[in-house]
Amino acid sequence: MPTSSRPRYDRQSLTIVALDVFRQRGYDATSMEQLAAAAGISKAAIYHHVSGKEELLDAGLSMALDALEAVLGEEQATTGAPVDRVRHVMRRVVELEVELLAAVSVLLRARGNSAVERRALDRRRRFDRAVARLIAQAQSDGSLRDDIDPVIAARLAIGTATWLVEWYGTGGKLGVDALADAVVTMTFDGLAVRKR
Amino acid sequence: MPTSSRPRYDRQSLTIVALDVFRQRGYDATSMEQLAAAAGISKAAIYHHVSGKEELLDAGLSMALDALEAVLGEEQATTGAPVDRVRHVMRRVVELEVELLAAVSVLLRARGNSAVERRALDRRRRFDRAVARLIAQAQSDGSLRDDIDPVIAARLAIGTATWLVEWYGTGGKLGVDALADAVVTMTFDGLAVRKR
DNA sequence: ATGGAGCAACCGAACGTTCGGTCAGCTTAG
DNA sequence: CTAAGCTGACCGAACGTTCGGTTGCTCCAT
Repeated sequence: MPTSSRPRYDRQSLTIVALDVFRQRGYDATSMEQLAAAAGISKAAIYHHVSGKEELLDAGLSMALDALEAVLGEEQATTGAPVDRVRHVMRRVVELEVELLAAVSVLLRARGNSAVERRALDRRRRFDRAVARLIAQAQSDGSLRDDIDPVIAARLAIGTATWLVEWYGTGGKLGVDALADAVVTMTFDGLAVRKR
Repeated sequence: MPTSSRPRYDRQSLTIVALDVFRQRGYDATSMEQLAAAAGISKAAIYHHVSGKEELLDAGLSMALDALEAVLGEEQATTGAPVDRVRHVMRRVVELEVELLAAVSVLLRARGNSAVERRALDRRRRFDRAVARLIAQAQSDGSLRDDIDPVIAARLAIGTATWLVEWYGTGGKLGVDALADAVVTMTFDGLAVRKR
């Protein structure tokens, strides 16, 4: 069966392929040859769409960060009781992480070796701090415990959610709703059974 | 001031330097030249102690995994009520992660690109499964909630603890005991304040 | 309908640089 | 003195990128 046409990409579709390969191999361990093989085009063709490897990383990291930051602007994250806002943000983070698994996975492994990575790390820290402020508000109104520093609580909570990109999909059939439930339940109510 | 002597390394001390650089830059993004610069010796001198870059990675990953696995064999992890054993393991994991920060950080970023990394990932999965078995026991005797699958609970709990290597030490003066307390408290009791 | 022009996307070959590693010889600690 | 530890110069392979050229598709004039 002859191949009568060549695969066609644009910047966005190439970024999606790149993210999958970066997720599997790590950004630094992925060569442009490997990326080209995954896309089914030559290495040189990639440079028609992007100026270089880093532009693919930048595009992918932006996808993840744009989505996470947008959560903070949602109505349920900006109005209502602080504790409900924290819950909403946590659920949405889990949902987004499942939806943008590769992009978030690459994001959580950003190191700071380049300006692109450092910008992403800055945005991540700003996101963490915004969550910490929400948690601090919920602590102030007495709905969340205040014996854990809000910055630490935010980091632990976000870490719990974020780490799932490392194992989600590796077995079992847990849906995103059930997963978000588990994360929120453990984060807010803990694993221990209530003593009565 | 003349340098009248050259730094001297052995395999272990070189591994420690390597882990620090691997942690900062990522293993794949760390060149042997950068490693040599960090150690203050020439690149060629490294090969007197190790056969290659991967041997340094293997040594570092083994440090982390040996320590984690040893926790599972401790008396407080093998005897007593299952829920107490889970608590003990969580505390010890946090303590070890602080103590072996660079090694654990490199471990959690292992991808599977080489036999060394795949072995480490296998050992990580076995560790996770052992914790899941402990959690399942505590669920069976009613001390931990059983509406979250034990494998998922284990992954979430370990994820909470493990993620700390990404931010521990980046500000604040939280001691390891207080940190372990925060992790255990959130994992078992959650962030929400009890309703009465 | 057809063929030519134009274009975005693609190609193989080549580039300069960097990579992990090697080697003969030098240095230093015991 | 001796051997462990180290060095600068070097290696072939691979890296990300560039270059001049090709391809397949769409559009438009005839």
